[in-house]
Amino acid sequence: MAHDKDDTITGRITRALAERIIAGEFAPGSKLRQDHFAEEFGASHVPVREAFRRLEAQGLVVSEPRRGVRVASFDIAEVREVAEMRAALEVLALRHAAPHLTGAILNEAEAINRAGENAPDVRAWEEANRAFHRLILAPCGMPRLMTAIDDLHAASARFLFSGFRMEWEAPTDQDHRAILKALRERQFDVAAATLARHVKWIGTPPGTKTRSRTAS
Amino acid sequence: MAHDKDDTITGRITRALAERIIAGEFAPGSKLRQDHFAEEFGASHVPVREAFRRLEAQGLVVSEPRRGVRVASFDIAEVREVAEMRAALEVLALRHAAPHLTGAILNEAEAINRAGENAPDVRAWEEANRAFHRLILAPCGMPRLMTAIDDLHAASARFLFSGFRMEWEAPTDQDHRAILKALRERQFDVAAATLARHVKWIGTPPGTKTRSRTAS
DNA sequence: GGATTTAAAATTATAGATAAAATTTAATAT
DNA sequence: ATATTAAATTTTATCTATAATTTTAAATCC
Repeated sequence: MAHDKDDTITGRITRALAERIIAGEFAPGSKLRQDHFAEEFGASHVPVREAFRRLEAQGLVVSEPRRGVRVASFDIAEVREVAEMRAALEVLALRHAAPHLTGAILNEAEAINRAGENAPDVRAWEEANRAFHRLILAPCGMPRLMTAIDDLHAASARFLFSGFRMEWEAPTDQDHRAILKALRERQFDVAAATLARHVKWIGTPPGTKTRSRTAS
Repeated sequence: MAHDKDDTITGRITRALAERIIAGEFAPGSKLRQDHFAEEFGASHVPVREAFRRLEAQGLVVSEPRRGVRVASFDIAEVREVAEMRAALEVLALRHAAPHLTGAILNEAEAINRAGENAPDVRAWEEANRAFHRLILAPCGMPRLMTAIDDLHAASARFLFSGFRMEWEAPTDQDHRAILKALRERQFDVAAATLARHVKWIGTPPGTKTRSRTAS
């Protein structure tokens, strides 16, 4: 029953590095040296290399053959790309999850949403946000889709923590409320449309931040 | 210049194994032993392990810690999942690519489509099919989206070669024609809807194969 | 003084070897 | 004969060491 926590050294290094990259500890484009992390984690370079390959697949680092790996750089175009991919895939997931959403799940989602509104910092808010999305999408029963969405969430979080979008408010939680309301009323099309708009909002420039809430 | 072909041993092993898994050489669920392939490719097991990690990210193998990797098993549910993800992402790509599609590109797509119709076997047809999709989607200028679509194409091809769907006909190339026609007339919504239906068709049971062409 | 070539240092990629874990096989007891 | 336990073998995961490549630095030449 306990899901494999991937207790291997490669797994631990992968998780630790992913978290630090998302948190913005390394500048985009900076080199990641395998020997350095091998020493830091008290391991050899082999598991570090395997961790690099996993991070590469997640899009967190880019690897040039024989030149090592660098932290993936992301410009505004890539942020919007990730947002659009998320919108497309989360809508798909919601369409399949909606029929299986029970009242209990929606209540739990509402509680998570409240926690997000009271979050003291961006970090806590992002965690609540991710939990909210995951909770209402997971019942779709499509594992490959869920991992793809998870990877895109990580990329989004990286942007969120980068300070690119500085004035962090919690207004998107209003979108969450609207989504929950639509789901309770079995208005799946409305819920999907709101979710799409909500997800794409993260890639919009700060100045137009209200547009996405007024436009249909 | 131009040596981003990943000339590393890890890259070669990854491509070779991916091709063989897609071709159905290994039974789904069968174990892949690293020492075996290390010997076969005349390499050590380290690059084999790195290749495994890449294949894992592509969804071609699954890895249980300390138990090795197995060829990913796919049931009909997973095939449909991949088809729906492809539909969602390819529609997104087409929407961004459409404005940049020139007449020359569409002519080339038509030539590829003809080649697909004259393909002697499933293998050649799939290659033409993949080239067709890639050609009209690549101008979207979203690299992350394109690699995601490529991975899903690989999973689809695996199903196609598995003999699950045996009676292979080339009727989907009619869909290709319809897509090209709509693109030439700048009817992007029609093109997107046709593409979505076309991609999802691969996951439908054989008996209902005509449904997707008659339904709107 | 600036640019080009050469040498040195750092880093990646691979190989061979070792330890730990799991699966298989064998043996014993019921 | 079947089930349970224990030994043996196979396989994975990791480490240390070596070879090859790239980057950095210096030195020489124009």
